[in-house]
Amino acid sequence: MEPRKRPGRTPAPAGRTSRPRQAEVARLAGVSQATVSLVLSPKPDGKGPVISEETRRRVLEAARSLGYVPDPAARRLAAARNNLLGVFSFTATFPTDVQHSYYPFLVGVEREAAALGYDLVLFTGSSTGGAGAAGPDALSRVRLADGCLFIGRHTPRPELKRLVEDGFPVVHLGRREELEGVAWVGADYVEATRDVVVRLAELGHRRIVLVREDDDAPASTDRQRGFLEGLEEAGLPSGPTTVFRSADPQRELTPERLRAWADEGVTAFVAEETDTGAAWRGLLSAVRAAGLDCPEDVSLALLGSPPADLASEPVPTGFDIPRPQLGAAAVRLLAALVAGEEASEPLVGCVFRPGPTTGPPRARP
Amino acid sequence: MEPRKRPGRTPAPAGRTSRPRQAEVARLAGVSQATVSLVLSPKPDGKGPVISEETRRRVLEAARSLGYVPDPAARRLAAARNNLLGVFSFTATFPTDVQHSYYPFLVGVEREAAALGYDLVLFTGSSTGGAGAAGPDALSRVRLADGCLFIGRHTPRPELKRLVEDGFPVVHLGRREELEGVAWVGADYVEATRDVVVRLAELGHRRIVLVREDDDAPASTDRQRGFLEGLEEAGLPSGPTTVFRSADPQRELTPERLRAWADEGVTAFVAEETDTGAAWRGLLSAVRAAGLDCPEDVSLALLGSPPADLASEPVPTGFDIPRPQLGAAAVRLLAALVAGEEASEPLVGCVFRPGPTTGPPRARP
DNA sequence: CGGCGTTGTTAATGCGTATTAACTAATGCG
DNA sequence: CGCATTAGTTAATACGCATTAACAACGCCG
Repeated sequence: MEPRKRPGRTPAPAGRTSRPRQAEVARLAGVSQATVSLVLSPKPDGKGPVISEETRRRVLEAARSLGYVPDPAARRLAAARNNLLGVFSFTATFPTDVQHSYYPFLVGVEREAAALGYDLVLFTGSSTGGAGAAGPDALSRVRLADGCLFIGRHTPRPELKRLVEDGFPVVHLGRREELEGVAWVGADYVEATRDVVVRLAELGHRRIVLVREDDDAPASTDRQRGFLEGLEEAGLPSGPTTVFRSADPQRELTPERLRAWADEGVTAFVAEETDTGAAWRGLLSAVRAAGLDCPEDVSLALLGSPPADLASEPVPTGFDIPRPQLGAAAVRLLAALVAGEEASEPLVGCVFRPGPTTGPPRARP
Repeated sequence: MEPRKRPGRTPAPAGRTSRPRQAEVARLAGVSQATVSLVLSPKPDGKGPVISEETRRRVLEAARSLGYVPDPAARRLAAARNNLLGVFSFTATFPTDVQHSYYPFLVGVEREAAALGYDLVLFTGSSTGGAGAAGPDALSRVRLADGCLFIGRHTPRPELKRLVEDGFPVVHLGRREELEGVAWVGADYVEATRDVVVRLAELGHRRIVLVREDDDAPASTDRQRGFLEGLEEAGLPSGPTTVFRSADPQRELTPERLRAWADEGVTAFVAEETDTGAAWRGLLSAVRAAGLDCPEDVSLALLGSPPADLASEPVPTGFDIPRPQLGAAAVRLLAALVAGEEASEPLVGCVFRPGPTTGPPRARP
């Protein structure tokens, strides 16, 4: 009787030479597929079956000559790891506008990932159109990797939460404490800002004003907290007027306002760094318009790095956000999670940056 | 007789509630796993089996209530594709120095990859240690993707050849005709340069000199060819002195040389763009040192974009290399190769950039 | 009423790798 | 020399989904 044809998927046409599989390596080496797997992915603790040196050599040689590379999907499906770390950003990772890009983070991310033996998969997140578009599937693609790094301000909470709940290793770059259970790394703005304030106090400044935008992002509130802690540490008073909060500093921060502060004895200003740099720009132009000299009349500090278009100006006193280090720290944390270890310290310190925009206050009569 | 225990992988402990599978959706909906698959991933052309509206509704409802999300690894394994495109560069993909990086290319690469539904795997040739380490295996790792994009000047020929011979889809960013069979996309320097020359001729220039470096990279020879073609098209003579080739233009391009040219009736110069911008720098400084005014005495054009540190200068006449578009074109070509289609037009046009450094020649007595 | 399409659903695969019980060959021991 | 032990390898799974031949339940027509 003719063997009945069984249903199922027809084998691939194999018209083109496809990538070699373990089966082909096995054939070439004269062993079984299982042996190939055992040779190519040895258990780290040497627990599994032992393969003779001779066989191992033959298999490795065969794999090399065929250019064998394991299929990441198959590896993952088989409940192992594939040495891939995902990077997902909700805006384009490589935007046309370099200013607002995550490029500096990626520098560190890539370096650290390579050092730890991972390759990076860039999940093309919210770029225009195509499969990368939004929808519940967009985030689920990251499960192809062993774990995923998320960068960006606007994180879709439910999907991320879902990933975390399923035990998928996730690290967010930037403080994200409101999302229960999401690991994150961030810059220690509190400490860095406090440091700046204390140094200003040490120069002799008694009255310092923080200029910030009207935004409750963690990065902003952290700076304010650090500012207030710094004042306290220096024994300076922190009245309601020490923080100037404005949705549009470039308009509302008038020269008159500035002169009034100066008359009240304010001798130093610190501005937060934001995407737009509005706080810093507003402060700079107001100082100029008021005819004040820096650092003779007032000292200015920037809590971050200046916008790129102000690169020709002298670099102000403040601190640098170690973005590459942040990226590297995030990768280390992610790798630890992937390995099933515990999370480590999430805060990365910023480094104080001396600059010509600060000095001792003018002696007042 | 006791059924003999068969070997094989023990099922996962399933200690934590794992994500629902199609099987669970099927159970809840009272259908088979196959039906779930058919409902959840319908063939776009409606070719496959038809599912009744009633069943479809039940399945969708069950999937929704369970929060079912397909496992990308399994999906990709079954589809025999993983929708990953590799990006390989022989210098670090993310160099700290943004200026000389491949960033502008990546802008286009990322956008186009997203539009086509691919994710990117980033490989770096120069990363220390780890997966990206050098050696013959380094290139082999790229096979993990469906195809790979190569960026960089120094491509290891044998390994690349090997990949191509194995039918692995490969695209090189930048002309690379000497490597048999390697697909590539590049900028059409010939056409763009000819255009610049013709426009200079239309302004009235009769004698034009090309300043280039002593390098036989395709990018250089293409510009020279376009230059000569432009002269011919404009009916201008092309003697041996129309091309000034120098290994160190900043030293060898003296003011005296420049004045000599001017005396001979040369009224316009074009310089090639290189990494260092040496040709352009040399030309600029020589013109200044010679006391010549631009564009009054001489017209200057740059065959590319000026170095970043000259950004404050007026942007010279010339053309822009559409790097993002180049990246996008490379991805499109690669995607076509992956899909088994034929290669398309590899040249991407450059756009003429008007500028203040050219004008009609001074009327000569 | 028997054969024949239609329509809807399922059983039975395959994808490539990891895992492990079981088997074989070689060695040691009494 | 017989049996237990060990080293080395393999067969037979599982992983979750997509695919497709086969099957079932219908009318419909002659």
